[in-house]
Amino acid sequence: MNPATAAENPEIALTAETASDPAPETQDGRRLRGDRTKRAILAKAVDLASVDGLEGLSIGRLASELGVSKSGLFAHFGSKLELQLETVQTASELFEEQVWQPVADREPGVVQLVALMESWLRYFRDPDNDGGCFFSNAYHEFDARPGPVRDAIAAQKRRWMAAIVHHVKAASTRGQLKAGTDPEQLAFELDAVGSLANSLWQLENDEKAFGRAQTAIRTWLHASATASGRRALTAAGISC
Amino acid sequence: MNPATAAENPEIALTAETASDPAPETQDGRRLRGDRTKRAILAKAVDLASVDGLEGLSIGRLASELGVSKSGLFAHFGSKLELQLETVQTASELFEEQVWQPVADREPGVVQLVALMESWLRYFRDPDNDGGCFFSNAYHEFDARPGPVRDAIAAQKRRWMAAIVHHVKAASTRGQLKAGTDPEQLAFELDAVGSLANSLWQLENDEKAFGRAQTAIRTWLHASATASGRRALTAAGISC
DNA sequence: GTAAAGAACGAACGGTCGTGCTTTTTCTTT
DNA sequence: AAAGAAAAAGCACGACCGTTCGTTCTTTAC
Repeated sequence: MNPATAAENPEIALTAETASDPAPETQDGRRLRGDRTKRAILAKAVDLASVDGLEGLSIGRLASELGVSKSGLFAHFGSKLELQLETVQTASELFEEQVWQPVADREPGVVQLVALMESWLRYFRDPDNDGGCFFSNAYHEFDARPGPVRDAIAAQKRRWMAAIVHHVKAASTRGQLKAGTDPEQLAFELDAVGSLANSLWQLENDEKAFGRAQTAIRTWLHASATASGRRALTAAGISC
Repeated sequence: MNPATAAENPEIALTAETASDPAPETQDGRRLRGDRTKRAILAKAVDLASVDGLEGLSIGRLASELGVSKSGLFAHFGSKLELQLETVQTASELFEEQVWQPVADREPGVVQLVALMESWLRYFRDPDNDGGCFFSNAYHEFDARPGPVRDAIAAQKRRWMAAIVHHVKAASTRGQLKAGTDPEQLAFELDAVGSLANSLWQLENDEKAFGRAQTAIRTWLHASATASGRRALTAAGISC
């Protein structure tokens, strides 16, 4: 969806949909209408699932919230499993739009890494996402329930972690991080504080959690940065 | 339940039950039997809820897994809400038993802090807790659903965070941590890596996550420790 | 020895779940 | 204008949900 991002990080292309979309060239008004409602359904599904979970998401409630019939909605998916899988897919695309794209044009390396993490934090507190991060909920809901939904969610988590690792390595190859830095370890720690900030924000409306996460992210990166890395950070207005 | 722990950390006594238990001195065999089955019910409820969530926990399934009647089980609680609340309470007690008690006799300060975090990590991978940490699931399931269950769960999280902060401060007053150390910030970071380790373990059976969490915990504490703090750590066999 | 108390049970309630089948409405094609 | 395809609605189903009721059996109390 975003060429710059896709070129920089080919392994983390989150838009399987756009690639596999078979024939959007048809001018059929019926299918257009169907696609539009389906998109609306899935957007609402992400919303509801962020609050009640993917299992708590019920077809009847989803239909009545949208003012459509249960059977009409159901026909779009054929099964609840399929609805769940497409909801995960839709959430991925929204995630990419709201987290990835805003930082796609930042200077690659440590600056883009920090920007990505802070974009993530902003996504958490976006009032549109009232149920918090869709994936944070989904991870924990399905982490002990084997099946296609869990697989899809786990793949998403893997992509996210890989993206952070990729950015850490990009910073390293640019000579912005000290030699001893372990990319996977640093990515683990960055992901950890972000995830916890979301949790505390949802559970206690604790604004301070974002400050703590930001402090941790900036402190660690300044500590791991070389002189050139620190220069890039301060030049981008990212202080410690 | 554990006098040493209670004396050291009066504000984090997790056993409201034992204190509020009104009259266990009755030798009524009927109530004894009732208490025993109720305990068994709640233990199983924690198990099931760790996998399917507190909302996914259904009275019918719980009853059939235990080989008792749905109505007989239901009579112990009177409502599903009450069952959920008592399940949270039971999970708290199990958490204290499995995480707190094993480190209650460790040397207070930085050594006990590290021991607590690593006891927490062991609790995550305990095969008895096949669904992972009950609370990690519950936090995310209820973080967007106001109500008594969410309140009970949030209180538990607050106690846990307060406990970590308490130990950091205990280490500080013993001169084991550098002057600039922010207890709440450090507690935030420690909780973050532990929580993520549990997530990755559940989602991907990723053993390495525990290693990363342990590395982070030990590295940070060594980095924040004074000479005396480092001496205490190495004396306790906690290397970096 | 009889009455009260408590635990456990089976049956049933109204409601919602996911899921099929049939029909109606809407749009495109000829 | 007629025919046909796709979207949406209507209706009904079996299963399970939390919950209530009346009953049985065992244990304590008078």
